[in-house]
Amino acid sequence: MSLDDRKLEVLRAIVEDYVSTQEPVGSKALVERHQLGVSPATVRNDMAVLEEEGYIRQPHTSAGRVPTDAGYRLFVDRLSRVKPLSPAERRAIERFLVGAVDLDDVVHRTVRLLAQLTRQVAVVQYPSLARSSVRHLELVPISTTRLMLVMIADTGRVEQRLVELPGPTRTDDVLDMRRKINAKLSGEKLSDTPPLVAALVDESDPEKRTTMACVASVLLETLVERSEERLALAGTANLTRGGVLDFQGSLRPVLEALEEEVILLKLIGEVEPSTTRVRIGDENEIDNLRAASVVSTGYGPGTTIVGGLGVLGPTRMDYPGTIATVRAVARYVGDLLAQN
Amino acid sequence: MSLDDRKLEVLRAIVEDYVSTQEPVGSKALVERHQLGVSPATVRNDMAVLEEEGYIRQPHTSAGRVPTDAGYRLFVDRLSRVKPLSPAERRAIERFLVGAVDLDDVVHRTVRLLAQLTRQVAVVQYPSLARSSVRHLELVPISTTRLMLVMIADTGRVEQRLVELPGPTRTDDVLDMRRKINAKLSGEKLSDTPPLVAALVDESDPEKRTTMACVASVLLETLVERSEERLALAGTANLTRGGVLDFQGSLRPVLEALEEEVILLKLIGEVEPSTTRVRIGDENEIDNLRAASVVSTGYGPGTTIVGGLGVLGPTRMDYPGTIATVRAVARYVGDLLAQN
DNA sequence: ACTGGCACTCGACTTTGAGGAGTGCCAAAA
DNA sequence: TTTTGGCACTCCTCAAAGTCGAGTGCCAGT
Repeated sequence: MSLDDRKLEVLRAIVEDYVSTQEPVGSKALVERHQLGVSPATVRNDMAVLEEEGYIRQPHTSAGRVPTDAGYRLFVDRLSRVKPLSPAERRAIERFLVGAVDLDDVVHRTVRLLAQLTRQVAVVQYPSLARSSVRHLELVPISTTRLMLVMIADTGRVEQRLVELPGPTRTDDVLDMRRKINAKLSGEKLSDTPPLVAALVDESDPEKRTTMACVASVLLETLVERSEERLALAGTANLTRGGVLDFQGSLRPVLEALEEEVILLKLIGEVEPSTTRVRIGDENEIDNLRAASVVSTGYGPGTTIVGGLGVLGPTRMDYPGTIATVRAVARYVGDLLAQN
Repeated sequence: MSLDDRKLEVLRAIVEDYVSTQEPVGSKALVERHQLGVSPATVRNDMAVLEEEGYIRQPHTSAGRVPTDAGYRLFVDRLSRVKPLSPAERRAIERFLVGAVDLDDVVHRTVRLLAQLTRQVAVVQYPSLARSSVRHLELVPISTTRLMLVMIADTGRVEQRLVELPGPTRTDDVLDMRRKINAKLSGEKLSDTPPLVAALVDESDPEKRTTMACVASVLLETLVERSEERLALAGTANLTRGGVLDFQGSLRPVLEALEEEVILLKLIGEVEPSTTRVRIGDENEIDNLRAASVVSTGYGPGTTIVGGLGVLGPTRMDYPGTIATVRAVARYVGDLLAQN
């Protein structure tokens, strides 16, 4: 309803000012800092409407206005202009990510970079196994009754699991298993493997079947079903910027949430292709994060997505800047992965 | 000098009371809560001496006394009685650690356990490669010019590195290299490998030498020299207990320090055998942690030490309890490792 | 539809004062 | 020589009261 252009402009101004000053913004200050071309009184009327509509609120009578979650939402959806990255930022990204040798290395550098650029808490998910393909599987005999199963995925992830064999097994048999397994599974998407693995067991010689079954069960249970997600976190110290004001005075719940991998995965996993998702305050399903906002997106080589990354900060955050940075970093990381 | 038994007793009482109440403790409260058998006036005199000696101080005139770092030090060194773990705690430890399948699993469970029991920030170092022996080395061909070098250590650690070969290499040659490498290095302490690796290169056939040199250099550089340390962290949310009082009101520097792996390694690595190390406040070399204390110890199967673990909290912490817990957990983890 | 004016609200900050916990010191007792 | 009771003093904490000023809402006038 009654939200004409000027009112939206006022809302934008409030958000921008509040984000940068961290203080409730009043009508007088607004007209001074922005060229609105109207008097404070007019702005006050607009503010009254905006408050009525639930986009801003007053911390107390006779204080300036502060955006509500709904206000930020509107701002993000309709009002924020894309903020291009500064050349310095671009350079920082390149400098930071060039020279990564390892998947681990890439992930760690990325998460630190994100934390540093956005000055917020950054989270990066390792490429999800569920979205990876098998590049190679290796069986390493540790003893006569123990194997190390090493899986190398096309995304660069390497996972290993110990397999306890039912009885002593000869090296030749192990090599044979390895050959068969690779013939069957190499290049397959991990999510497609269950029937193939089952077939593998069925096709085994009877006397070797129990052994193969052991390997198969480890493979399925730990790598496919409980598809081990890993992630990296950085920048928790950034939570303390902005003093006691953000996060309604208590970092506690936020820090607690950040310790739960499951929660973090919920936040930055579950990404639709090429979207940047912004969850503002109450939109977060996790109660501990009701005072926080999360900006997340997917990344991967080309247009595919193999994992998610994002940042978490106070609702009072620089959304345009953060969104731009998250996107840019995700793209760079994707390119990096594509090079392999 | 003039620190007779009663003065020490007074100091102990002050530390204990302050740790539990978080409030400066006065002479009157002291004689009431502890059976000191003397009057408040006497205690006051003792306190004056203790203050003179630098073991306690007054936040302001006409407030009670608070222990100084030196006071805690004296307390830890001479006054604290060993506090046996409660049966509940013992049970918690066992319940928590039983059922760990993996080294990763062990480390993660341990760090969470420590954080939970001590209600502090916990850090656990993975078994150090430098203190491990090679159990097996595997070379997995990824393409004709790329290998994945997988090292399995006796401590359970598994590390993998990508090796770029100088030119296409046949599978047979790879297998041959693998055989030779294992023959030479299996069972050797990682720190003893450099000369052996050098010999390996020297003994290679001339035409295979450059290939072997590639593998050797990756092995040496990334696994031995820059001996990759890993660690796990948990319980950062515990920093927020005790309100703004601990850490002189700002978590910032502490959180920053906790993000630096190097710093954490400094804290919990560097352990002499079977000692529990306690660093109190200013004794920490890292400026950001001048308001914190660290209790750390080494762990490993039997009496050997393969890594460190510990907790970090405010100087005002329950030293006897924390020390007991850290030790107990370290022993349990050691036993667990010994079982493999 | 916008503006200037004005009364009003209410938090932030300062001042004042009472209350009280705790100290330091001293002279007397043990 | 050590301990103790007494006492004056310090200074923090808390509450009450008052001032200041930013910011509002409303209204009448353009």
